[in-house]
Formats: sequence, C-alpha cells, structure tokens
Amino acid sequence: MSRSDDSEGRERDAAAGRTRFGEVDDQYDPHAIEDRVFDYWDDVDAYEQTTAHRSDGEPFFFVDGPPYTSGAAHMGTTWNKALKDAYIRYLRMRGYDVHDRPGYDMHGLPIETKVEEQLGFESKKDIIEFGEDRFIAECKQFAEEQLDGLQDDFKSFGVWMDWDDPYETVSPEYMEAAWWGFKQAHERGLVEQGKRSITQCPRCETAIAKNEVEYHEVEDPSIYVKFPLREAPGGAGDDSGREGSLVIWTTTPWTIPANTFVAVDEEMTYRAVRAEKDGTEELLYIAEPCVEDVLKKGRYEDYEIVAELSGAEMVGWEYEHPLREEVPDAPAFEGALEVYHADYVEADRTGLVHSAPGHGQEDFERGRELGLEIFSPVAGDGVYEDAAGKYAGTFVRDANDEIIADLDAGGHLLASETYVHDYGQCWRCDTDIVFLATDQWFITVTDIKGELLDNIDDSEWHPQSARDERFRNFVEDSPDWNVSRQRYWGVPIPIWTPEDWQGGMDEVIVIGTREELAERVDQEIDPDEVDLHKGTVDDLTITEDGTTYTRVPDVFDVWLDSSVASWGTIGYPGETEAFEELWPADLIVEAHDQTRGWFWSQLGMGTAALGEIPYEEVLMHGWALAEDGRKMSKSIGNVVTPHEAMERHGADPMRTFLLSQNPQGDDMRFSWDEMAAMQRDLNILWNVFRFPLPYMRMDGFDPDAVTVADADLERIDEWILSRLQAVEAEMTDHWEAFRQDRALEALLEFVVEDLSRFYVQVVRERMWEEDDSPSKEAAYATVYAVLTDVVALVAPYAPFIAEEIYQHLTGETGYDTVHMLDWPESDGAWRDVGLEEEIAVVQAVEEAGSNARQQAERKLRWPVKRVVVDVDSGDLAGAVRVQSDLLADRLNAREVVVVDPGEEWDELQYSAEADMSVLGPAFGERAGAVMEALNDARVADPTLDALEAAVAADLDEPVDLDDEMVSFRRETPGGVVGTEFAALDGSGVVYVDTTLTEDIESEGYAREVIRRVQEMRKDLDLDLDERIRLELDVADDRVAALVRDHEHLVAEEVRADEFGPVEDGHRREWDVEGVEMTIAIVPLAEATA
RNA sequence: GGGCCGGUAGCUCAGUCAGGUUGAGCGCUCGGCUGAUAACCGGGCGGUCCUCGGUUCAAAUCCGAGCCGGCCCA
Repeated sequence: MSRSDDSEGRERDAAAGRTRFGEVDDQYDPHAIEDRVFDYWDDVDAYEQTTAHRSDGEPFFFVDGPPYTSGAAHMGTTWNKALKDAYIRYLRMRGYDVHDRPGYDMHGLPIETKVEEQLGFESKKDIIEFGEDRFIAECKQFAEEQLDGLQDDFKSFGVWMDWDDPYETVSPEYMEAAWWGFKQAHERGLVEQGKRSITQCPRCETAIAKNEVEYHEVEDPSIYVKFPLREAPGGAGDDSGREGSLVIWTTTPWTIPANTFVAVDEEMTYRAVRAEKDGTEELLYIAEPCVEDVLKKGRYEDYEIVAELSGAEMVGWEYEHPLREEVPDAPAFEGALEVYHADYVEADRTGLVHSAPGHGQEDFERGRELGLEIFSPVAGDGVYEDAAGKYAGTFVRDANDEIIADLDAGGHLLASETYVHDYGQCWRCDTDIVFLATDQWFITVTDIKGELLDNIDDSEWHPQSARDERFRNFVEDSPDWNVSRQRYWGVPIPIWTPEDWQGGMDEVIVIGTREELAERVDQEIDPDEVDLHKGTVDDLTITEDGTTYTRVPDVFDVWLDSSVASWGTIGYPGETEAFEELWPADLIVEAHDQTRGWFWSQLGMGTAALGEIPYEEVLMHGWALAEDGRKMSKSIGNVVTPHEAMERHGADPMRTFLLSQNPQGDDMRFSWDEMAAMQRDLNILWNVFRFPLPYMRMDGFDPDAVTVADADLERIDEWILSRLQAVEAEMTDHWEAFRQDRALEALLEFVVEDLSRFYVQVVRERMWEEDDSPSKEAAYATVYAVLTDVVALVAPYAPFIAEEIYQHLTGETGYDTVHMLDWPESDGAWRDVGLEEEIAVVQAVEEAGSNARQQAERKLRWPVKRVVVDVDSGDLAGAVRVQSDLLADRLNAREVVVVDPGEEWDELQYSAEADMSVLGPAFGERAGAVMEALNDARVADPTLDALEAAVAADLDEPVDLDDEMVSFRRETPGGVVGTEFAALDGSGVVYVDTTLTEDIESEGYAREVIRRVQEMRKDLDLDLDERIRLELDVADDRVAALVRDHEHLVAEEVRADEFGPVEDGHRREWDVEGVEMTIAIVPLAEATA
C-alpha cells in the first residue's frame, strides 16, 4: 500500500482512483472531489465503459427534449437534465442499454431576433440587404455557439449523455426527418393552405405561435361607435329598413375599416332607446344591462325606452359601414354589414360586437361559418394596403387617431376614452401583435382529433392526472396547426407549387427525403452533401410533365422541428435499423409547459405521420421557482443560476437538492437552506465512509477475504444489513413509481439515522480494539458491505462522491467506475423484521434514557448505577432483555433492569395531589387535615384503597375518597428520574438512577481525563497508534485518588505506556467540574529519541 | 375570463386519494458528545392547516364561494 504524505502524491493516487483505503480529505469538499473525479473519468473513459458495459442489455429508448439554443442553462433546465441523468443512470444500473443522445433545438425566430439585435437590424429589409444566405450563416453560428455553452453547462454537473454526437435540428439528416414527417401527413391529406386569423408580429413580419405571445398591460383607445342602420331604400312605404344606430365598442379602431358584421346574442334582451343630447334626439340599440352605462359615456341628458326586443329579432338587420367614404373598398359583398348571432357576445360594454373576420380570431371563425368573404387590408408588416383607401401606407396603430377623428366627423363616435388592459406582444421583440387573416400552411389535426385522443391513452404519464385532465383538455380544444413562418432560419417547407396554382393539394409536390429531392429537381445536387436551408433549396425547381414547380418561400414553425425528434434522433428515414428496433420512445421527461409544446407537437406529428403517439411514458415535472415562490425573473431580480449554486455548494449537493424534489407536476421552490442541508447529509455519508478507513488500513483489512457471508456477525451488524435490505426494496419501489425524491429520502434517512447516528456509534469501540478479533473483522465486513451498496444507491443522485468513495473502497478490485454497478437488489435472506423491531425498542429506550439523564443533569461520560425499564408489554420486555448489554452501553449504565408487565418496580411510590374544590365541600372543616395527609402520603400502588389506608393511618380515622378528589403522581426514589416512551405496540418508563458511588465518580473523572488527553493528542496530530508518556497533576487530592483508581483505563484509552513527569511535552491546564488539572503528554518515540 | 396545479411551524415539505389529538428536516434555543471532531447527538420553543360558508358526532382532509402563487389557454 502506498502511503504518501505530500499532497501532490495524494492527489495523484486519488486521481488514479485505485488506492484501496487510501487517505482521504478530512473535510467533505465537493469541488475537490469533482475535480478529481472528472479527471479520473477522463483517464478511464468511464462513460464509454459504462455504455459499453450495457450494450448487450435490453434497449431503452430515451428521447431528450431538445433545449432551445439561446442563452445559458437556468435552474429549470438544470433540474430537467439532472432528472434525465438520474433516471438514465438508474436504468443503466437496472441493466438497460439506454439511448442517451442529447438534442438541441436550433432553428427559429428567437435566434433570428438575437442575431438581428447583434447586427443592429430593425426589419426584414435589413436582412434582405445583408443577404439571406449570410443571415442564415450568422444564425447557424450563433446557435452552435449557444450549443457549446449548453453542453458545457450540462457536463459541469455530471450529466452523462452522448455529448460527442448530439442531434441538431439544423443538420441535413434531422431536417430530412422533418420533411419526411410532413410528407407523411400530406399523403394522409392533412396538409392544406388556407387563410387563418393568425397572431402576427408586424416587426418580425411573420406569424408567431400563440404561446410566443406575451401579455402585458397597455393603454389603448376605447371607443363607442354608432353604426347607422340602413334606411329603407324604398322610402316611407318600404319597411325593409329602419332608423337609428347599433352601438359597438372596440379597443382597436384600426380594425373598423374591415368591419364585416355586427354580432348579437339571440337570447339577450336589447333596448331601443331614444336619447337626447344638446337638443337632438337619437335612436340607439344597446343591450339592456348596458343602456345606463353607454348613455353616460355619451353624456346624454335624457332618454326613453322605445322598444325592447331579443337579439334574435335583430338578426338580419342591415347597416351602413361607418367609414365608407374613407374606405370605399370596405366590405359590401353579399351578406356583409348585417347583424348575426355569435356565441362570443356578452352583456358587456354594449352587447353588440363589431366583427372583422380579417382580424379577430373568433370573428374569423364565425365569418367562415357564415360563408362571408374575409377582408383584411393589412400587410404582414402591419401597414394598410391600398384596399384600406385613405389609410393605405399607414401603420395600423398609427392610424387609430385619424380613424377616431373620421368617425367623429361622420357623426359616428358616441364616446372616446382610453382603456388599460393586457394585450399580446411578440415575446422576442415586445411589439404589439396584430391579428391578420393571411395565407398559411396547416396540418389539419382537427381532422384526426379522435385519433389523437385515442392515442393519448397509449401513453402513461406521471402524474397520470396531467394526461387525463390538462393534456386531454388541451388536445380537445386544439385548432389546426399553422406550421408556416415567413422567415429565414428554419426548415424550409418542402412544398413545390406549379405556376398558376389554384390551391389544390393534388397539384403540389411535397418532397420527403434528400434522395427524392436530388432525383426530382432540375438542378444537379448531391443528396449526401446538400444543405437543406433556404439558401440552397429556394433556387431548386422541379419540372414534370412540362410544368415547372417552385418552392413556397416559407419555413416551418420551429415547433415542428422538435416534433419529429423521436425519429430524427435516430436518423430516420436516412437510417432505418434503429427506428425499427427502438421506436417509439420509452420515456420522455419534460416540464408541464410542454403539454402545449413538445408533448403536444409530438402527439400531433406522430399521429399525422405514423398514426401513433411517439412516446410511451412521460415524466412531467414542474418549474423551478425562486425562493419567494415566484418565477425566477431578471426583472424581479430573484434569479439563482446553476453556476452560482455549484460555486456555493458543488455539483453533487445541487443535484441532490434538485432530485430531492417531487418530479411529478409540482413546481419546485428553490432553497439555499435545503441545498445546504443536502450538503450536510452528504457530509455525513463522507464521514461514515472515512471513519473506518484508518483502522482498516492499519489492520490490513481485506474485504475479499472477510465478507459478511462468513464473518462472525453480531446482532447489530445483522440489524444494519437487514435495514439496508429494507431501504433497497423501498427505494426500488419509489424509483419504479418515478418518485426518486422519496427513494432519496429513504436513503438519506438510512445513512443519517441508522448508519451514522446508530450503527457507527455502536461499532466505534469494536474498531478501536488494537488486537485482531472476529468482532472487529465482522464490523469491518459489515461497514464495507453497507457502504458498497450505499454508493450504488447514491450514484444516480451524486455521481461524484459516489465515485470517490467507491474507488477508495474497491481499489483495483472493482469496476473502473461506480456507474457500472448493478442496482442493489434487496436480499431477503438478510432481512430480519424481528431484529429491526428489537433495535427500534432499543432506540426508543435510549432516547427516553437520554432525556432522563438530561433532566438529572448527569452527562453521558459519567456512568449511572442502573437503568430500570418498566414496560407494559411482553414484547417490549423481551426486546429490552435481549438487548440489555447494548442498552447498558448506549446509556453508559452499570446495569439494566426490566420490570415486566403486571409487575411494579418496588422502589416506586405514588403521591396524591388533592383537589380542594372537591375536598372542601366533602370534608368541611376536616378538609385541611385530609389535604395535608394526602400530600404526605406515599403509596406503592396508585389506587384509592391504598391511599385511603395511608391517610387513615396518618389521621387515625377512616376517610372516604373518590376519583374526583385526587390525582396520582409518580414518586421516584432520590437520584432517579423517569421518562416515558412508546415502541412497538406498547409503552413504558425508563428510570435512570444517577446515585453517585465512589466507583462511579472514579470512572467519571477518569473519563474526563481521557477526553482531555485525547484532545491533546489531537493538538499534536499524533497517529492513532502513537504511544505517549503522560503527566497528570490534579489539584484536589480526593479526585486525584479517584482518577488513580482507573489509571489502567486511562492508560489503555489514551495509549499511555508511561506515567510520570514530562519535559518539553505538550502541556495544558484544565478545569474539570471545578477541579484544576494540569496534563502534559509527549510521544514516546520523541521522548526516547 | 377559462383549464390544471399548489397554499400546513420563521424556511422547505409530508399528511389530503380512504374524515378521528397535524408530522419531519432546516432555523432558533438549551444541553450533551469529543480519535467521524471546522464533524456529530439530544431536549425545548414554534401552527387562525390561505379565507369564508356548508356536509358530518367529528374536516388540514369532503363540498361550495373567494383570495394568493405557478403553468397553459383566451
């Protein structure tokens, strides 16, 4: 065994990681361990060995949800990856060959926006000037830089995935997977182009997904507008028209040019009111509950109700467009400018709703139902087109004031004010969104909704309720999927349309693979080399049967990219073997925001392309909230970065904290305190591990020669092994139920409570024995067996400390990495429930005994004469008897006495406390005397009879007592304190007799001396087996004599071979319980040298 | 505005499905231990179980309404 005291040498040994029972740091230092273990993993190719070790195992197809490559990993991403890493490690230990390719989502508008910022761009025009190809190249470079940063972040806390070969959504193979999936959907007839009301960012000039819309407070106009009802064209005799106006309310004046109809609720009651202002009268139609408010807004002085009618009666009424002069092209087509029923009408504001299918989403849906044309005179940049007449060329929001003024001038404005409400903005550039009806490409998932809902049932979720409530609700309500974006950095949509295309999907060409692309395009391309981004494919044309097809200019919504990950990550359709073996995914692990994200997009795409849900099991975790319970946010200033957490506590404590959180749906609240607590628990593990090392090293313990199977185990050894089996079984159950947090709780409780606080405390003395003994070997073998299992159990949580401990325990004899171990199987042969119960009794009795000691103010160092355990159950009595030696040891008692159920400890007496409010009325003038007699009485049994006898004897006359008059109190003999306890199904009292005897004092003082000598040995940093010479001067002669009586004990415990004056040694003055002592020690080797 | 989740000790969370005297860790405090020692152990203090109403002999738990936080949708 190499022992080297220079730190350099120690580091080298540890880095090699192969020195069994080698020296370790006194302190648990997570950072030092990480540094060593990272180097060590590199040296032995730990990751590669571990994956190779399982290559023959049953395949397990895990699919990594690709994080988006903008910005660094935050606490949520870190939690996510820690969970993935822990489950992958666990699955590997269970023997699976786990697919662990990480992935990155690298396309999309967010990256374009960041790059635009970097380049100082303000609109699409800047991109076109810069050059689309150059811009795409910039985006690619940006995404790759971010990817490198994320990889480093994930590696830094020990995540083991296939970092050398991540799947990237920008690679040709992956983009091909998207094309292929889209083509499958097309072949099922699920792709179409159509107008849809979409949320458009006018700055980015593209549709953005609904979940990319963020809502913030804005102040908008709030106007009430009168739409004049159409008067009868035929004059007075014609009753097809009517007088008066419909009153509508809107916060978007810019949508009024596109007004197409007014919506009412058929069921609602409306009123025609004749309102008067400045001497003129107007006839207004308003919903009944809104009349007062509207007239107040319009500052009308008086009004009368002319008629009351239902919404149904108003349907079909016609009105004039209020901006006809300004916008001559405003809707006038068949069916326009009429009143219709709509579900979205509420008795709010006016109860009549201005509806512009070219802008509003609900308006659009209703307009389509009604078969109305969709009029949307606004371009993608939010600027009015020519159809908007007077307003053409103006940005819509800038036109609000002018429109309001025009409405006022035309006599249509009833009231105008402002309104503060939440309105949607683009999440990347904060520009207010506009609703537009534009041409987009869709996957019509609404056509296969039944199939989607059926397929949900093929997946198992944790928690299952998320699937059945949240996810199902979302899928039921989901509209068709708009997959097109009018941008640059994305997977180009692989649709080629013929010249003069009329919209029929039979006439378009959809390309599914690079091979097919190369075959069909007019240009010469190499399918193995071709880049599929816009720069390349925009120039490709297809000519078939004399018709030339050109590609549509759009790219895919970036959500489509990740939706194909389950086959993209295994190279399908380019490679088919892995797909056939693995697909669909066995497990995915993401946060609950992905119900509308990746969980959904994969279901949609998987069902559209392959008719199946692409994942079988989902672990859905929550978000990482800040310590204040709110989300971490730069603006609130409550962000904690993983980097910061690791700097403070290290990777293992951070991981362990994250993994101690319930992974099923609940948000996690970050907590520095909890993370520190995890570090403390790992520290206890560290101490448990390093405590026996010096002894094992000194004795040359060989764990391969002495195992628990053949060692001469003591009961306590069998107990800890039994507890270990119980913990292993419990942990496995929790892991299988996706509750690694509960498994961790069980493990830490075992390590802290059973192993550290109990077992190690009990076996310490066995390890201190200098001579070889079967008992010591059994203790070594037991600790060794427990620790080697514990490091396996802790490995998925804290891979670094697990590795460090494992390498020190096994040296050259084990695997090159702890992560190659199998998950420990609970071995029933070691299980002994009766023994576990027995020790539980010992722990309960010890706790009560310690409490009694504390009350008696007798510290543990001083022995007590005896401990009496009075119990009410035979099981308890039996357990205490069997374990009385252990108990005596734990409580430092000379003797343990059991009082069986049904028996009384004969030294115990009872006194009675008199209740004068009862005694008074009963005994009248005798009450005082009775009370005194009662208070003085001591009886052996707590019964009224005994008490009556005692009182009668005292008073010399009989008394008649009842339960109401007295309450019994236990009276222990002098020097005895009792504490109650409960264990198994019984209870009892532990009495500690602290009566001092000369012998006890002698040992007590001797132990005081021993403790102080040990501290002085520590001061000198002496080796464990260093012999010393000891000088002892005690100021009190009596105490000096007492200590001398136990000189042998002192000599043995402190390894003092000689007593007598010490010169030039280490000398200290002590105050022991008020007695002054001077102690001096010197190592004998030094003294004789 | 709607769906889902959460609100229990100063802090982090169990307990809620299946109603029966609310538990643990951390913190605080008092004490103990002393070759695991810059560690460790024990005792104690500490709760309108978010609020209000209902069901019930009995509600943290079941029901209804509301408030606060989170995610998603509008």
